[in-house]
Amino acid sequence: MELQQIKYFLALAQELHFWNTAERMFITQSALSRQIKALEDELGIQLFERSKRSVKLTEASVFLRDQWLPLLDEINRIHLQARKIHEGAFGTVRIGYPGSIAYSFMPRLLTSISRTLPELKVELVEPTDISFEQQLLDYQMDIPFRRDPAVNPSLQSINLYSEAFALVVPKNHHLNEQNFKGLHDLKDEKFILSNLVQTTFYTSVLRQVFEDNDFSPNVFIETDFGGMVLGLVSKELGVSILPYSYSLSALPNVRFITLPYEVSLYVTWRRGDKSPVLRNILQQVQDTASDFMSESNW
Amino acid sequence: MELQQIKYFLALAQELHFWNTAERMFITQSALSRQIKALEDELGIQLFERSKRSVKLTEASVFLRDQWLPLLDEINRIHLQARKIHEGAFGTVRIGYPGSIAYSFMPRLLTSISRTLPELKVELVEPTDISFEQQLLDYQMDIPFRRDPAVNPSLQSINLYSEAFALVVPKNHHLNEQNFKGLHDLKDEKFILSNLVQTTFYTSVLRQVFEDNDFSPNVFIETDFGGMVLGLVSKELGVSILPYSYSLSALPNVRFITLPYEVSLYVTWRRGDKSPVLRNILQQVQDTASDFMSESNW
DNA sequence: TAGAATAATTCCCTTTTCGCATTAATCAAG
DNA sequence: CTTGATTAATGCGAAAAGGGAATTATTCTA
Repeated sequence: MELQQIKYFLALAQELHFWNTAERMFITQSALSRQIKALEDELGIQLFERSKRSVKLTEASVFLRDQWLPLLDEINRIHLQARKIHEGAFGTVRIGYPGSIAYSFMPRLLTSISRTLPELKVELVEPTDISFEQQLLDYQMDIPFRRDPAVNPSLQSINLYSEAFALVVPKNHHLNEQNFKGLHDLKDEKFILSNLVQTTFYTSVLRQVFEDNDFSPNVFIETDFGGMVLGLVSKELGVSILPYSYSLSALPNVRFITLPYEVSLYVTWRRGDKSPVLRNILQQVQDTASDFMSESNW
Repeated sequence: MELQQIKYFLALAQELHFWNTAERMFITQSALSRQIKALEDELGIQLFERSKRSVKLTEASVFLRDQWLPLLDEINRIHLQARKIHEGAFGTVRIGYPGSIAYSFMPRLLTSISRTLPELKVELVEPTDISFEQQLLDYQMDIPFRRDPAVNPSLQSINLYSEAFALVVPKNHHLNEQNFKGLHDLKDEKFILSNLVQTTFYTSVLRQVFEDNDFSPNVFIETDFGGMVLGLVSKELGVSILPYSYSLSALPNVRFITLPYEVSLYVTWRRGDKSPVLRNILQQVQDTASDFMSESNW
């Protein structure tokens, strides 16, 4: 029993006429006649009551028609779905990311993914105390974004972009790109920062900034939410240090002053992972990253 | 895409080894290799990651395996079911019957059917005012049992058996097979009968009995339920006339006296009805009827 | 009664599939 | 590093299946 025979059967069950059906199936009447007979023999079921003048369905063939027709649709549906998986347009990808890109790079990436691969399900994995490398190797995560590359040799990373940190002050602040000499001028300013005791690479750079300038910042408000930081700075409640990319948020009342510190963003995946979804997502990531860099003129 | 290819794929997806799979499918490794390749080409999907040392499933092929496997089972199930329909072992048959056989022939027939064709659904069609021939032609009924054969030429009937009517009296009644001369002796007896004004052939014979004997029976109790009639006669509440086959019910306190009147039982069907269920049921009907006749010694 | 319609059958050719042998690539062991 | 074992792909000829044209046989219609 082959699918082609079933297709012939269904066509004949609809037309109830060997010649017309044969024509429709692009074969001759004799070929059709023999295929149907072969199917009947194999199934051990009479499918049609033929006379020289008419072709009728039997009870069994009415049943088979009603059962097989949706089955062929199903096979088709499965094929299409499998193609989508093959093309990486369907499936699930779990993305891990640091808080510092939650309002800059990530929204861009997610927009790009949802436009290009609308049937792809994206799960955003919140940071846990399990190392991201372990999560990746355990298939609990597929592509983490990190501030440093993976060490494990069975993982592979690329640097997406680097960007400077910037001092963020209100527009009416006495410091600007021209008169800015160093952070030590800000010893007595109120700072709005994320929690510096976090163990992320991002905060370790921040801590380094203050160590290099020999003072501990007077942290007035503590928040990881970059958008919130900007809002508070624009309301003149303090100053902050953020990746320069936040300047794209275009809040009117803040000024960004570039600092001589940089952070990079790396994307990591399992080396040799052939997943079509991964292939597509990495493409999207790199496209988005290069757009992101070219739009900013750092 | 043919079912055989899918079967090859599923076997390979399980074994993940071309040689072993080829052996299991009774073909050579080369044939298998090319069939898989042909399937991949047609689907436009890579199904296996091959190296010279290993064969691995891809994401798409894992999906196809999981989808196709139950589908093949389904195809098998459909085939088996269709065979049952072809063999007349599965389906529905609507049987119409007169009240007079409800407690003699019908139980036997239904027992026989449920034993021989357990998956067959039997619907018992109650008599309505629509003519049985019409119901039959309208496919509201498949095989009616009647006391007379069909007239319509597109229907076909056969006589299953004929049986005598019998006078039914309590054991202590003064009449018996020897001293019984005629019904006119029963002018003043109380009768337990079905409603004589019904238009069935069965009751028309009953009416004829009394016409021939020039009296109207004194109907004390009226019921169509033969078992009830027998019970009442055995309790000496009256006498009755029933088909002789009721004597098989073996109620101890009743005596059957054969009368010179007969009724036949006919079964009718649509001429040229090729339904496998009908074929089987008619076989059962005739077997049951001949058993029924040989067990009684009328 | 002749002719039209139509499914089955026959004969023959083309295409597909298969098996055998070989090739090429990879891995393991010495 | 070399050799041998393993194993999927490939080339080629043979076998099988599928398909086409013509014919046959039957049934219905005019």
